[in-house]
Amino acid sequence: MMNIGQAAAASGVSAKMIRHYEGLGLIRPGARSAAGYRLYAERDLHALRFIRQARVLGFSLEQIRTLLSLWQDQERSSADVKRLAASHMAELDERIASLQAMRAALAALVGSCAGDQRPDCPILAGLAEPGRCPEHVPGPD
Amino acid sequence: MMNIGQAAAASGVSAKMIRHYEGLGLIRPGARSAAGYRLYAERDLHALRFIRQARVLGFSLEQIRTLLSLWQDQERSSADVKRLAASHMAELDERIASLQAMRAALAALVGSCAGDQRPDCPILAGLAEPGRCPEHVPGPD
DNA sequence: ATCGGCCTTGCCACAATGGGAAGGTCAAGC
DNA sequence: GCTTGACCTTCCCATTGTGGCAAGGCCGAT
Repeated sequence: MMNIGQAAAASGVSAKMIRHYEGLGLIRPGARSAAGYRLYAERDLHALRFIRQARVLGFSLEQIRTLLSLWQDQERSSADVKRLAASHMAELDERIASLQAMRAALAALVGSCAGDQRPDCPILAGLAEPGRCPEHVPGPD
Repeated sequence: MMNIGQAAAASGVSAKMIRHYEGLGLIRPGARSAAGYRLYAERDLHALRFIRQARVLGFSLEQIRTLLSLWQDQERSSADVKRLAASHMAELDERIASLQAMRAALAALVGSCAGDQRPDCPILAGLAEPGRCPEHVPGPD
């Protein structure tokens, strides 16, 4: 049985977050010492590491709530887990695509900016005139 | 001179956000009608569209504050703008890389999960045992 | 007994946006 | 003129996940 600080160090989850997860009901309230200190056993560390790893993979705490219940459910079907993970992966793909679209648009602007001491700046122009693409300089067509 | 609703429709920024940006000092408090309604002119729409476009490119409101002051500063050097944009682009790259790392780890787990009615699930195993990689099944080496 | 380090609870903060309540205003129709 | 509906105002709350701080209690070592 360890205190919250040791559990935090051993699991990689901050003490603050351990209390928060407990408040959210992700981990059981667990035992307390006579003085009211939270006490953790090896079993609790497993759950904390599970949560931490799921956070590393970008699952939301609500998704982790479901993952934890699946984890503890011996009757689960792996299809349920896979569905959740695949849906999260699809969400990651969306976020990646969205960031890449930003990056591409930004790269076009940055690439067309001289970056010298003069005030003329296609980046500002591109922000002010969202329709126009900077390197698509309108020739005499 | 238009009301906030028209300005919102014309700029693509919600009325809620227009008020918020005003509270943050991104846009000038501007004129009010006798009844206290905010009034917007064409000039304000330019600023709102500028902000919206910068948001589309993922700039934070604090970065946008700087962009707006550069935009309005005739003495700016485009180098300042480019530096800000490039730094934002680097941050986007970091976020993309982080999401892609998540996605890759998740894809490995999802790919190794049967997704049937049986409870055995490498995804849950991978979350519980962060060190182990699922398709790296330990053969008799 | 005292001091440093750990623990407790609780509140505030972030960033950006939406939701909603309670109330004032304006224009149109009757 | 009065009602009705659409719009506006301000103010508060919620989100998500994490950190910080403050006031106070506990524990071990000197």
